[in-house]
Amino acid sequence: MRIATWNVNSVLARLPRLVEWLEQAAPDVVCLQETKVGADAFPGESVTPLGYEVAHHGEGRWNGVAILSRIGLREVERGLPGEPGFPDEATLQARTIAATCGQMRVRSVYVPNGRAPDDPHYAYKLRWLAALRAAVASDATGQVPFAVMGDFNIAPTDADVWDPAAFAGSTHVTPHERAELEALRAHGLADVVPRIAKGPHPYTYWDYRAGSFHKDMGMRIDLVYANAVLAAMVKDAWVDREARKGKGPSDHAPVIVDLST
DNA sequence: ATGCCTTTCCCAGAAAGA
Repeated sequence: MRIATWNVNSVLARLPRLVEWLEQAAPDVVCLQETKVGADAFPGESVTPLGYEVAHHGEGRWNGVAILSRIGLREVERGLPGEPGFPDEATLQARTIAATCGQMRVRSVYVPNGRAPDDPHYAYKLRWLAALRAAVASDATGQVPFAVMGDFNIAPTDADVWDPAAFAGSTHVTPHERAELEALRAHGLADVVPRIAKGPHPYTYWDYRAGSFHKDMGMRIDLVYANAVLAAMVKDAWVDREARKGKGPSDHAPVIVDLST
């Protein structure tokens, strides 16, 4: 069994690369983020020939999350109970979707960026993470294999950014954000850290500019958080850096996890 | 990097991303 997560930075712009990657990596379940298409505009006809069913939660220009599965897809849940909105409480953004695929429960998340620690978007990010934590609490301690995975927009430790000094005073590394991740782990979720393929750290994101990927100026912000049952099934985990190379890549690389059974 | 790319809106340049 192979599961994966990938922030594609527009499913339409990435469609040829996505199809090629699905054919080569052949994951059974994939969580996607930043589809950037409306609720009914996911190009499902491009992935159904590969055997995937699609559940999408989209809003149009920004955000958008999806789950692709070729082992069944049911009990789809969009959003979070008590989910905060932005810029006002009534404006909910498409940032999470959950589904049962085969014997496991999976949740795809695109955590708000935060923009800057003094920006209202940062407070929204923290409130959104609190709502996520409440939503996954029972799955985290349950006996059904469960993983919440996606773009968390938080680097768990200083080792997860290429230069901690460059992020002083920025989002993604603040104690409050990291405390939210720690709280998720305290609920019974384990950080499935990918093995290192190149350089000292398993980064998953590199800025498009300034040759960041070539210089391995990256961050590990795409995470797989697994409950105990699923964590015990993990055989291997790695970052598919090949998907970040070549023409027209996303700025994120997929994280792939192989499970026993 | 106070945005040096990229994508979306849609045809010009703003907004957003991390």
